Amino acid sequence: MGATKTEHFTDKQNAIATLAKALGHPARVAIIDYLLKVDACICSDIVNELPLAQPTVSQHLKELKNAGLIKGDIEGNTICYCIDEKALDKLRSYFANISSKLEKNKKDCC
Amino acid sequence: MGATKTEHFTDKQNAIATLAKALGHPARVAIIDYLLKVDACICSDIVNELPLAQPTVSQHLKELKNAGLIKGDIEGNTICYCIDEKALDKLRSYFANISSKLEKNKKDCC
DNA sequence: AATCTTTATCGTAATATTGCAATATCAATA
DNA sequence: TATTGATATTGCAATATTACGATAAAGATT
Repeated sequence: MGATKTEHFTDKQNAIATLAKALGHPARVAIIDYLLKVDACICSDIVNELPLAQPTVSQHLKELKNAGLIKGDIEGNTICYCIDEKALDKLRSYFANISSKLEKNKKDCC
Repeated sequence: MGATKTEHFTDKQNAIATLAKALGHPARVAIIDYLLKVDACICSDIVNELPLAQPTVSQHLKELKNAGLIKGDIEGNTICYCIDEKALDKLRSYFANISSKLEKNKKDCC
């Protein structure tokens, strides 16, 4: 075994898991942080920002893109990567919803 | 290689990545969903809720606990697991912050 | 056209994750 | 104390992830 049994879970659960998994590596969190910090989408120097080799960064970018967290277009000999707001809004609303539910149903145990 | 180079990233990036990674599996998202749905912390039947064998569920619970997303106490011969609000609030505020930043700095490209 | 610059892909080694059968643990109860 | 009922741990096989050197691809520059 070793493969995740995605077919047994709901689409929403799989969707959240996919997004969360993509952010389950500090390099990819750092990439999102960086894309947020620089106000533009010109991200040609993202490799210099990270303590990882260029192929590794490229691979992390690919995973973020596959998960739908960033989108990118080729623009000359540089790639223009941006955060995909829709994906981040999914995460935002998912966690906001959980927090508000927790706020409502205050539990005594634990 | 193969091990994540956590030492090169900030504490916050590592912290978010750890939490996100813990939710990077649909079974663990399903566990959180279930803990939220049942209003109490009595979670003895969580195994029956998931399409996975008992040892596998136990392992997923352990990972959620290690990441700090849930907390649990032994209570007789059942375990009482609860969502840890603090961890979920970290995620909530992290994504809320990103979304509000994205809202402010509307970008044209991509 | 040759070179430079930047990103992507391939190949591979090291490590981590996923899943479960078997077994252990441990408190409650018969 | 033997059994039951619930969760945890161990051990292992299958698969996935992480990282990077080497190399490719492709537009820009000289």
